[in-house]
Amino acid sequence: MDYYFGNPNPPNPYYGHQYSAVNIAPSSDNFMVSDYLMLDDDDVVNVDHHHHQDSNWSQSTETESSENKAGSSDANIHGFGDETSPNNNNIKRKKGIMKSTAEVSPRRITFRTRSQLEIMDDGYKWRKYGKKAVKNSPNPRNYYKCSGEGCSVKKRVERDREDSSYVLTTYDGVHNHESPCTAYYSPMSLVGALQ
DNA sequence: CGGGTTTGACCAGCGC
DNA sequence: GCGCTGGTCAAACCCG
Repeated sequence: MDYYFGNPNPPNPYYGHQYSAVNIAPSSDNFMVSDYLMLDDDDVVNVDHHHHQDSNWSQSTETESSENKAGSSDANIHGFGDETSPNNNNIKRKKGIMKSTAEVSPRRITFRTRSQLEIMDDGYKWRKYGKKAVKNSPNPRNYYKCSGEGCSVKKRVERDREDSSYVLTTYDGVHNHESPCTAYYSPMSLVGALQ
């Protein structure tokens, strides 16, 4: 991992701008930049509006999402009926399950990434809180929460049941803070560094 | 000692 | 109602 400048994994599009380094990162045998984007909400539009600087990301998003329609039916995420939003004040907290009474528009995006590594640094700090065996899949699913203060973004990481060389990473929610990497890789910080 | 990980238990939803 | 499954909790554990 240390031969990468920045992150080798597909970026969280909500913060895609700091990941421009990804697109110039050398490819390697153990990683191939995002192959699929799978989603079950209309998040692509929101994503693009969220950040204007991730043109590189937007391009790949379009091709991948169209490809996704043909290939993701089985690999698609399921069991994500419950939804949460970090900004939703009407969340009912039940034991183990977050419920919302309001119509929310959570940001949920799944990447299908070819990688030998399951743990991929996307610039955020994640704390693992669970691991479950998934039915019809030999590979367990890992659950992570963002360690950011007050940030309830979650992600799920599991290997593609059909092709274990792919990793499915599902981001769930929107970060309420910047990536710790932003300070190093954002254009503004570069400007500052050059002065 | 603080923060992250592991892992068994618990809970809700769903189908039968 | 019951069993299965997915998602989360939290105590115990690990590690720097």
